[in-house]
Parts: sequence; C-alpha cells; structure tokens
Amino acid sequence: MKKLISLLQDRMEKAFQECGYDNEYGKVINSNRPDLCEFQCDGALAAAKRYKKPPFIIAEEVVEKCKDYKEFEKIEMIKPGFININVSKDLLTNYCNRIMNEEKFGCQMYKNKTVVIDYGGPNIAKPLHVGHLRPAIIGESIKRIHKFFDNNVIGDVHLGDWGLQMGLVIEELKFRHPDWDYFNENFDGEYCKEALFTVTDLEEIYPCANSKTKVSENATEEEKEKANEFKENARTNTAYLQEKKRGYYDLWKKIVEISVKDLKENYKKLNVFFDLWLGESDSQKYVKSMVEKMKDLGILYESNGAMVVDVQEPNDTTQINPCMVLKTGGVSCYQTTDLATIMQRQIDFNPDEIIYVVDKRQELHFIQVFRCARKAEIIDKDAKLIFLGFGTMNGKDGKPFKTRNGGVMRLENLIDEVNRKVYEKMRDSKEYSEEEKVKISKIVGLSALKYADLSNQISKDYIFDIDKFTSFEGKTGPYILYTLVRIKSILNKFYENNTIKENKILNPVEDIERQILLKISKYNQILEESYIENAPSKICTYLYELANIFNSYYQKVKILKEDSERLESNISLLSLLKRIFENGIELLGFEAPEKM
RNA sequence: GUGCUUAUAGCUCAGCAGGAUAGAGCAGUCGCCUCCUAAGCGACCGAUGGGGGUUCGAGUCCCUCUAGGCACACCA
Repeated sequence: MKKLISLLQDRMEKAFQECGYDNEYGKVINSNRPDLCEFQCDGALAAAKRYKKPPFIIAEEVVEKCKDYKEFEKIEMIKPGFININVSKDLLTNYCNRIMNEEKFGCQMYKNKTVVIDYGGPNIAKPLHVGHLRPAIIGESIKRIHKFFDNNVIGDVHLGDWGLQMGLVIEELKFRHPDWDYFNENFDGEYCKEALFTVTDLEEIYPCANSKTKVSENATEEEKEKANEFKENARTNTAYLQEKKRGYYDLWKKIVEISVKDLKENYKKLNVFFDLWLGESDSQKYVKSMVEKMKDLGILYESNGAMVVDVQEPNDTTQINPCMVLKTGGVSCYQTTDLATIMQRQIDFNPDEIIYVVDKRQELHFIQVFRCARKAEIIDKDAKLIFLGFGTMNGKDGKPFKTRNGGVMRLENLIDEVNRKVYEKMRDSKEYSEEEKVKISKIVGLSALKYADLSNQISKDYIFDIDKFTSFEGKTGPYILYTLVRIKSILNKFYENNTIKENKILNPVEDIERQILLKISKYNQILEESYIENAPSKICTYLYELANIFNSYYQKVKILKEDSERLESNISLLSLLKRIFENGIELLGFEAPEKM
C-alpha cells in the first residue's frame, strides 16, 4: 500500500511534468507550517534557477494543473513559491479505513532478509549492570522492528564468556577453595552438581581478582612478584580452558550455567528475549580454519610477534592500524573472537545483514574487524555489516551513571528503584489491590525506563535522570500507556452494552478529528523510516504526538455521547488507535496494563 | 599528536533532503474535575557556542576558532 504522501507526490510530479518541468521537483513533504497546510511542495523554488523563471510563476502553473485533482482539498501558491496542500477529506478518510483493514498498517513489506542482531554482550563473570541497559533495550526494539517487516531475525546475546577474565575468576576461586574437586588433578569422579557459588559471589570475585593483578607504583618487589604470579596463573588457567582441560573446563561450564540462568531472569524482567545464547567461546572452533584461510590468501603476516592483517584503505583520513588476528604466542584476542563469530554466522545463517548494537567507543575496532572480515572473505560480499554504536548513559552530572556512593549500579537495583517510584505514585490509591499495584508499577516502570532510553537518538550520549523519567509527565512511557489505557477503558465501556455494526470511520467533522486521521495516515511512513534508519526514537516521537492529539480530542469530544452513526465511527477510530498504540509499544519492547 | 564526535530555551531533548514564524517536555506563572481515568487538557514565559563563507534563503552545507566527549594493536 502506498504512503498517503506518495499518493500526493505522484500527482504533484505529474503536474510538474505536464507543465514541462522535471518531475523530481514534485517532492511532497510534511508541512512545517501546520497552521497553513498539511503538506507542502517546495519544488518550484528549487526549479527556478534551472528554468530561469521566478518560482511563483512555476508554482502558479503547477497549482493550476492540480486544481482538478480530487486528491487535494486545497492547493495554493504562496509567495515566493511555496505550494501548500491539504488532502481531500474523502481520500484521508478512505485511506484510514483501508489502514484499518491492513494487518501491518499498509507498510510495504521487505521480505526474506536474514538479519543477525548482536546485542546484549553481557560478561558472564559479573552480573548485569546499568551499562547493559542500552544495548538490551535498543537491540530488542531493533529486533522487533525487523521482525515486523517480516525478516528472519536472529537476536544473539553474544556472551563475554572467554578470555583472561575467566582465567582470573578461576584463579580467585582456586585461591579461596583450593580443596574443590575441580582443582584436584587426581580427581576422576563426577563434579558437584549443586552450585557452589552464586552470581552475587561472582560480582565480588571478578573485581577482586582483577585488583590482584594490579600494583601501586610504590609497591615492593614482593608485591609486584605476587601480582605477576597471579596474572601468570590466570593466563595458564585461560590456556587450560581453551584446551578444555578437565576440571578447569568443568568449572567454567558451571560458571556459565549459573550466570546464564541469572542473565535470563534479568533480561526477562526487561522484556528482552534472545533467540541465541551463544558466546565468544562458541566461535573458537572456527579460529583455526579462519587463520588458515587468511594465510592462504596471503593477507596475514607477523608483526612484533602478533599475526595481523592490513586494513588501511586509500580514502582514510588517518592511519588505521592493522587488525590483530592473533596475539603473540598465537593467543586469541578480542578481534579473533569477533572475526570467528562473523565466520560462524556466515556458515550458520548466511545473513544479509549483521547489526552490532554496541558501545560507540568500539567503532574503530569494528571498522578494523569488518574490513578484515571482507579481506579474508569469511563473509558474503553482499552481506552488510552494520555498526550501530550507542552513546553513554550519563548521570545528572553529565558523567557516566553511578550509584550514590560512586559504584556501578546493578541493573536489578535500577529496575527495582524505578518500580518503587511508580509504586509510590499509586500507593494511596484505594482503587487497586496491593497485588494490582505491584503488578501495574512493574509494567509502568518498564515503560518509563525503555521509553526514556529509546526516545533518544541511539548514537548520542544521554542523561539518565531517574526522577525525570519516573515523574510521568510529558514525553514519557507512562504518558503513552495512560493514553492507551484511556482508550481501552472507553472501548470496554462501550462494548459492555453495545455491539458495532460496521467498522468504519466517517468523514471528520471537527478539526481535531481530522488531525487524528492525518496522524494515523502517517503511521506506516514512520514505521518504514524507523526500520530503514534503525531508529526506534521515531516511533517514540510519533506515539507521543498521536497521544497528544488524542488527549486533546478526548477533552473536546464526548466520544460516547454521539448519536449512533457517529458513535460507531468514533469506536472504529478508537479501535484503530488502540491497535496503533499497542503495535507501537510492542515494537519498543513494552506493554500496557489494563488499567493504571 | 592524529582522527572521530557533540554544542539549539534555566534543565532534558526534536528539527525529515537547505525553505515560511526553530518545535516539545520539565522547571516557573495562570486557568480547567457534578462530565468516557486530572499519570489529563488549555494559556503565558523563554533558545541556534563565536567569527567568516556558499545561497534568493542556513540550526541544517563549507572554512575557522572555542569548549566538552571519545578512540588510536598484545584488556575484553
């Protein structure tokens, strides 16, 4: 189904052509002066130079041609050469009625693309913290938007479950529990099935282990020695792990198991679900063949002990270092894993796109990896590798978000805090039971959290102000939910004693009704834009504006007090609005309560 | 040092491909519940970092300055 704006543009292009001008000047855009018109065409201004004619003459000619077209209710030239357009009432109404019968609101679908979305990226050595919030929320929304457009989407959590960090955790566990069977070379029985430690332990163990490898400047030789030894042991553990040494590998599996269980619970709280729970470790089996391939292609060479691939390109404005494929000693590194993962995804899914939702500070790293992957031909040459870098979530002071005492806040705690604030808002309400209040505050809290994040542009840093996001006034998730709940409540009230004969919206009488229809008619346009640009924020803005218009309509029009034909039209309109809001928040990754 | 990026109202953000009077929200001031949920609606107040340039027209494009942020191979 064509966009409403495209229908208007088709006419306008035709008119330009008929007047002897290039049809490219018939571009129609949303009006930036809603007080004057609904759509506008600025083509005459642009065409003036080329045709050496004053723009208002061109505009007048075109407007004259358009007078007979039934698509326009109003079309006029305003000096110096703007063409102002209002869409005809019939076209607008019919268009909305068609949307009502379209499952996907009249979006043109782009089928059969396979898209892998890499988001999440939690480290299994530690619990989720606020830093994991953005990738989870953004990635989930991008995934849902791509699914809506009928793509075959694979969301991969891509666990950080490999490398030195694991060796460090194991070393610390060994230090604390040397008696564990895992470390007993002679043990050949079955390892303990029960969990010997919790996620909370891990939360403390990793930083502890990490700090043991670092020494202050004025440390004694003995202290330095100790730190080095610890680090060496961690390296050895990592090597053991990589060769799947009995005990060490089993302990690692235990860590993964405990951690993943906790991660799943936490992601569930965020309404975030992954299709794949693979990690860095899963790509290791491709490293060898990948390196062989690079050698065969002659692109891999030794540099200062490491194995690297040049990725400099002629148009670069600065020097780009080679991509390190293997560290000194043939050890895997960050790049190795990401490259091997690309190879793995190519083999498993043959994707058209891989989208990386990662911190934007990693951009250079991914430029190197992507280039290297192409040079090494481990990815189909037509496949797109997309880096979707997100900005930092800062606190009110503009610095990276921290707890009050300066620590890293656990994601769980953040969610709890948001929920608590919502709960407080409802605490005194006598309308709801205690149980309902807890349930509603979780749903509303999540909407506050997610909407606050998604309404910002992905690549920008943003200020996370918990008080602002939970104040629920203005452009917030709860405002959207409140509007939807209102609509649902009216519909419920109507359907208590009535049924509807025909689902059809009538021509708008009030100006505010017309505005709603106009907004509705643009939903498909917004969805396509946010899909193509990977920009959930466009949906956020749209829903907010739609809610605004609806709420002022609600204020002006007694929706249920109209006579029968008009009433049915109102109900049809509300049903459509309900669908749009529900679809919109679904794509953003949250849901609405029945009441609030 | 090299490169990337950001700068819009007191605060937090929009601004579509260069178009008309730069939009919101919060904060502040003032109105609206006998009426489908006041987590709502309406009104007022308030802004493009500095300087050049391109253009009929610049928040948007180019240059430059200033101030932040970030990245630059053996941590991931």
